[in-house]
Amino acid sequence: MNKPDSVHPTLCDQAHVTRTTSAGWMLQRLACMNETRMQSRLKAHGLKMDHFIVLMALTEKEGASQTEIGEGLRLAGYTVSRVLDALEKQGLVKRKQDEQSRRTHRVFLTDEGRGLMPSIFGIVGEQNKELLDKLSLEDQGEFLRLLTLLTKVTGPGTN
Amino acid sequence: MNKPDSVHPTLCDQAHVTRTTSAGWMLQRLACMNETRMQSRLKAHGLKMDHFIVLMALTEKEGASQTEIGEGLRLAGYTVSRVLDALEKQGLVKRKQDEQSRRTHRVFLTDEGRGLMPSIFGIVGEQNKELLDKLSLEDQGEFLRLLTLLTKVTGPGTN
DNA sequence: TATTGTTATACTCTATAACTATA
DNA sequence: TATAGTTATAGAGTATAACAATA
Repeated sequence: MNKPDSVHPTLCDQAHVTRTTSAGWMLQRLACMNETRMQSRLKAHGLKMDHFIVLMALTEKEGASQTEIGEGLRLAGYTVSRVLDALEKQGLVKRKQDEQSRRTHRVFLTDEGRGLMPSIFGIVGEQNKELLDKLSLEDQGEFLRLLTLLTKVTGPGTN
Repeated sequence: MNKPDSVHPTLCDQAHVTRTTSAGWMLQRLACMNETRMQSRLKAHGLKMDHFIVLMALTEKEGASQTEIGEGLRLAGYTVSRVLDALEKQGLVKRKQDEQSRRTHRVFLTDEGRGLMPSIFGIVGEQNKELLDKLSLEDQGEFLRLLTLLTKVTGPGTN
């Protein structure tokens, strides 16, 4: 009422352009769909996202302490505790006392956990294939290259 | 113990390769960092992510019904209800009865809500700038192009 | 009977911090 | 006193479905 009509369309256009050309917006959309899809894949193995990433971390670095796991994955200590409780109950990992210090636990995959990993890798492969499906092979490589650049230099801790 | 040592390194290597070359893994990492950053930007305006995307949707399509908002943003009906409660309490939007049907509400920005949008656009701009900062200008365009391809064809509903 | 929107409820996640046992 | 890990608890977010009012 107290503004000329011409003001409104501009705001609307700005919103449209912002949504349709914003890297962040598209990134979140894509990641959200990707996560939902991955969750349903993991569900078939009785795993949640947190379980999956902890298993991956342990496969890469067996005998990691809980603190190390948390730091690498940016998970809170209490989250690591609970995820390991669940994984231990499923017989996929086991905690052992560190030989040096009796307050740190070193975590290992069980044989069963190790036996599970190949199918987990399979899932990741399917997931990535599906994610990149819409792109030409060349563009797929390009997307990977850019993602690598964008995620590499990130934190102060090189990692 | 009951497996030869040579088996283990292979699994470990596979995990490492999987993590460092997986588009999905990097995508989730990047999106998570991006979301955290955006949340803290929005916090300065007393907004949460849901509030922000609903405001964007309304700016683009004032007078949308709650169902339409929910469909466009993939938010559950009860979420839309509650977000609108909050935004209405902040004086940023208002619900009006539809003229045709007395059970659908049409939602509009208030003048105050409209006044807020320019700074919201500003935030989005900063956010995207920061997100793409590590890439050359050319690569930034390339990343946008690929994201557009990846998010466009998605669902059965064209949208 | 189906739709729009609201509300109650339960469940999961996350965050804070208190706590135990070490060092 | 600081660290590793656990646990209790509160708060936020999400999901289910019951509900009121329309159509």
